[in-house]
Amino acid sequence: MLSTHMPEIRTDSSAALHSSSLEAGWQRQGKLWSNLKELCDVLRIPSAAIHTDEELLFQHVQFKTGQRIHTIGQPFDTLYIVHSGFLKTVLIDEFGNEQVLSFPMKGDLFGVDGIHTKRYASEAVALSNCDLILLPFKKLTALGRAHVEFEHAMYSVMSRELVREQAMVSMLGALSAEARVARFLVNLSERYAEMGYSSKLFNLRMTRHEIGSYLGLTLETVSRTLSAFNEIGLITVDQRSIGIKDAEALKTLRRLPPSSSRAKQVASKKARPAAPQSGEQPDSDWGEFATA
Amino acid sequence: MLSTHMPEIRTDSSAALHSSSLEAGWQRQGKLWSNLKELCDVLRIPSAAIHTDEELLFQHVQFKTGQRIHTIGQPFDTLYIVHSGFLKTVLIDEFGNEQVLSFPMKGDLFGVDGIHTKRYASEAVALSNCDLILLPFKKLTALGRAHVEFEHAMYSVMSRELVREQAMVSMLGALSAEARVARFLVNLSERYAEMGYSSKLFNLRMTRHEIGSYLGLTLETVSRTLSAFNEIGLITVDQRSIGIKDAEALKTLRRLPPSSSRAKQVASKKARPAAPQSGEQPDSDWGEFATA
DNA sequence: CGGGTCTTTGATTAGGTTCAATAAGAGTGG
DNA sequence: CCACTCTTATTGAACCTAATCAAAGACCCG
Repeated sequence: MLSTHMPEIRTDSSAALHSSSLEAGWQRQGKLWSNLKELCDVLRIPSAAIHTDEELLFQHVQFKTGQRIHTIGQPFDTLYIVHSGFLKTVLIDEFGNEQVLSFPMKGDLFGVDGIHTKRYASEAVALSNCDLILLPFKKLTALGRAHVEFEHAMYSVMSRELVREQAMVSMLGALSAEARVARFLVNLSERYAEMGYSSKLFNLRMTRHEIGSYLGLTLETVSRTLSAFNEIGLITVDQRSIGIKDAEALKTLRRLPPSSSRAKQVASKKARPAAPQSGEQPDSDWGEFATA
Repeated sequence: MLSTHMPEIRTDSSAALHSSSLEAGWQRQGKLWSNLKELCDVLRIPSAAIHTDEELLFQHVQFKTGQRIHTIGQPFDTLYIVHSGFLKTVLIDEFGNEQVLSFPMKGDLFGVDGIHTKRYASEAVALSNCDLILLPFKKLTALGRAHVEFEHAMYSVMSRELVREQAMVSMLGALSAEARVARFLVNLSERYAEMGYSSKLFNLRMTRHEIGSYLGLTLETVSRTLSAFNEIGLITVDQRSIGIKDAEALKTLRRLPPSSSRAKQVASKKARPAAPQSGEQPDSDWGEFATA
C-alpha cells in the first residue's frame, strides 16, 4: 500500500496550489471555487449568520488516489476541507512504519496539527480521488476577525477534532479488539449515512492494514474479527464490501467489564451526585464512548 | 481513588467562580488576578507583541486536592490554564470506569473539549492543590479580535493539544508496555525540567492506576514495569518517588520492530523523495514519536 | 497472463491481564 | 500515640487475547 505503486506523487503541492493561473489542468473533475456559505455547509457549520452576499472565494484542488496532500515537516500554511473523497492522515515512526490517525472524509478538516509548529505534524494521503477546499490559515484568521460566528465555528471545529481524538485515545486504551472493530464499523456507517450514502452497505476505502493501524491492531486481527462478525451474522463481508446486519449489536459490543469495575461503579456513583451526565451530547459524530 | 474520600466536592463551580464579591475565602493561597502578559507567559506564548499596558485582568481560582473543576456534560463557558498544581482529565465510561486523558500541569490549557458541544466532554480533577487562571471563552474570542497575535497564539495552543493527542494515539496504537511507561517517564521528566523542578528526581502526582489508565495498561503492568526498570538500573523507584538514572535508554526504549517494518521501510523511502522530514519540530513538549 | 498487493485462515507464541495475597502508607478516631 | 481502616503498591501464578509466523487464495493492473 502506501503510495509505492502510484505513478505520480506530488510532493511539491504548495507550488502548484497557489498558482492561480495554471490550474486549468485541474478543471476536469470537481469544481474550482466555493464561497463562504458553501464552505460552512460542507463543514456542517451554521451558515445562517454569515453574510451570504460575501463573495470571498475558496479554491479547490483535486488529488488522485495515492497522492500525498502534505508531508510531515512540510511548511504549513493552509488547512484542507474535504469536499469529496476519502483520505488518511498518518504519522511515520523511525522505522518508516505508518500510524494511521484519521480517515478524513466529506466535511472533515485536516492540517490543523500544522498550526503549532508551522509545519505539518502528519502526512495526508488520498485514498480515492479527492476534491479538497483550500483554507489558507491567514484567510481563516482574517475571516474570524470579520465574522464572529465564523471564528466561533472554527474553534468549534477544532474542538470537535480534539474530542474525536479523545474518543480514539479512550478506545485504544480501554476496548477489546472486537469492540474497536465494531465501533469502527458503526462510526463509518453513521458517517456514510450523514453523507447520504447507504449506512447498511458500503465499501471500505482503506486496507485491513490501515484499519489495523488506526485501531491499534494487526491486519490479521481485523480480518479475523470481521470474519467472526460475519459468522455471528452481525455483518456480511466480502473483501472491501461491508453489509451492516445488526447495528445495535455492534454498537453495544464491548469488552467484558474489567471486573474491577463493579466496585468502582458504586463508589463513583456515590461521589458524583450532581453531574448532568445523562444529558445529551448532541451532534457528536465519530461517536464517543462515554455517551454511547 | 476518585474523590470518594474527599471531604468536600464542588460540583457547582460555576456558581462560585463568577461571584466576584465572595471570593475572599479563596485568597489564602495563590494570587487572584493575572494580566494578559502573565497569562501569555504561563502559556508559553510569545507575549512580546502584546500591549503590556493592557490592563485586562484574569481571575484565578484555587482548588484543593481531589476537587473537581468541571464534570462531563456541565455547561461550558470557560477554559482553564494551570498556573500551579497538577490535575487529571478523565472520561467516564458506561460502567463508571475512568479513562485518563491527560495530566495538565503548569502552562497547560484544558476545557477546550467543551467548545464544540457547549458542554465539557471530560472531567477535570485536581491531583494536588491547584491555582488555575480562568479564561472565559467569550473573553478569549474578544481578545483574539483585539490582538491578532493572541488569536494566533490560541489557535497554536489548541493545535499543540491536538498534536499531543495524536502522539498519545500513536503511542497507544503502536508501543509496547515498557515503551509507553518509558516515554511517560521521559515526558514527565522533561515537563518537570521546563517547570524548573529536577528532571532527575521527582514525585509522581498520580497513582499507578491513573498512569495505567492513561497509558492503556493495568496498574499491575505499570508497577511491574517500573520495578523492571529499577532492576535494570534505568530508574530508581520508591512508591511515588522516581529517580531517572538513564534518560537516554528510556528515550530509545521501543517495541522491537514489528518485523514487517523492514520491507515497508525500503518501500516508503523510495516513494518519499523530497520530504523535508528531517526538519526540526521545535518546541515540542510532551514529546512525540515521529520526531524522536 | 503474471507480479504485485491485499485478504483470509491456521498454528503457535508471548505480552499483558486477571486473580490473589501481602505489604506499605495515609488518614481517622479513640 | 497507637490501633484500625482504607487506599495504594508490589509480586506471583494462571490464563487469555492479540501478535507473530506462515501459507494459500483473491484481486488488480500493466
